[in-house]
Amino acid sequence: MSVFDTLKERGYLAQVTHEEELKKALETEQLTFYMGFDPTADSLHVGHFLALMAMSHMQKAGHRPLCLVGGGTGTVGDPSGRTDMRKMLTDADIEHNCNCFKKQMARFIDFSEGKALMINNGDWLRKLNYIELLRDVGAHFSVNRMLAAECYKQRLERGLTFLEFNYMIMQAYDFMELNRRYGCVLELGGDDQWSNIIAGVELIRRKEAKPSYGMTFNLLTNSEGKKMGKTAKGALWLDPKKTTPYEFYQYWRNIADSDVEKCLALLTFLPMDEVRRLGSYKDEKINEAKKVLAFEVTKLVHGEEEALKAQEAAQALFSGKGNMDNAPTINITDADFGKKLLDILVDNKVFESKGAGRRLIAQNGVSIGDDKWTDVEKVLTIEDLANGDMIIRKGKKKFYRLIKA
RNA sequence: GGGUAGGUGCCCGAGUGGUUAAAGGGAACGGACUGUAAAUCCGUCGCCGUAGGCUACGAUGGUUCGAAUCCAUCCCUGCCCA
Repeated sequence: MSVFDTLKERGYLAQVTHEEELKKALETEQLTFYMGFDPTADSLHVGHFLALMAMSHMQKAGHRPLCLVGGGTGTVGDPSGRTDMRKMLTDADIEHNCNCFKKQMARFIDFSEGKALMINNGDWLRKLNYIELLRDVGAHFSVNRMLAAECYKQRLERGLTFLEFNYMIMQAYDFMELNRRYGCVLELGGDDQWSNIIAGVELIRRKEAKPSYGMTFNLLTNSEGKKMGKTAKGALWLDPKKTTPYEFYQYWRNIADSDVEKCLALLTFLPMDEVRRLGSYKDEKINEAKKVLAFEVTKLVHGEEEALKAQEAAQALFSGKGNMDNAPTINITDADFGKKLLDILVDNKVFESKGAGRRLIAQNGVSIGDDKWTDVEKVLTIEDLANGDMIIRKGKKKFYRLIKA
């Protein structure tokens, strides 16, 4: 089976240029392809992970990935699908973020022996000369056509700056540059990148008189069409400091029944037979599939050891028995004894504020061990930790284990 | 630069001198029901707190017993004109 079919079967593909040609090329040649990542944060998130999975499938099929970090485009900001202008990042931020991205990508893409390359478009974009660029590239872009592009639609209603309007040109230029330097003939991206990708394909055709291709992936959405990978704290990050492996595991453990099969196909390497088998589970049994999903995804992102720990912690917490060592922990120092438990938990961000904590307690939303917490004024004493730890349960699914540091 | 419409809580959005911590909706959170699911129902949803207080409606000043609401200046955004 060709990668193209694999990607299609697993549900990655949204749109493709020249489908038949590309499919044939992917079957008969080793292509160099690229995908761009704009350094808007200091960690990749699940949306990127989805894309990296697709790239990994491609690499496994013998094609060469180029990971382009947007040291240049990041300064401009992609307006696609945005209702407001991105925050301007400083050069230092961008460099820092690019470095963070690089480290994380190495988990999913094999960069050894030149099997994949990491490239920064700042290397050429920052050197561009305005007049030259205008004459050389600008002449090939029709403003009328750009304005009609889907990616600008929303922004035309709410305001679009010239800076952001140029993003498409930068991205098209990147593709052309990669085509010249590395023989890159295929650009991948989220489906929101479609307009930008075809702009590049077209630019290469005009300037280089060569064919090139574009392929976009479906954004990771749930069965209701909403973006997945959002948590109360924002995105579901791949950086364990921003989203712990346990939280990460729990996110997938808790997804809707109707999304299990899709996620297994997109976010794990399990064979499709297995994916379909797990996805067909009904009612309570589908929890088995969710466990597999959570474990597999966590393993890919954080490694097997962390995945096992997360799994163990979840099992211990939800069943009330087993090894609690890996549960989310709050360290208690001697100075904490004698303080109000509520205050300690607020300090540790278990509650957003004392008021929020009080409300939760009043609503019977918090337990200490197996008992509902009723006394808001409770003071933490040494006896509370006499058995080694104290489990605080917030709502149904959030657990915190207090232990003496 | 000129004209004009705006800037309200996580988001959308009502409010145009006191009864407004600010309608309504969404999101989120808790409870019931369950399967660590969905749907549904109930509740909560600025901060501190017993009462009560404090901080908030782009920013800064001002008018007033009292301002999100009135005035001035400034900043930002949309639209039209140049």
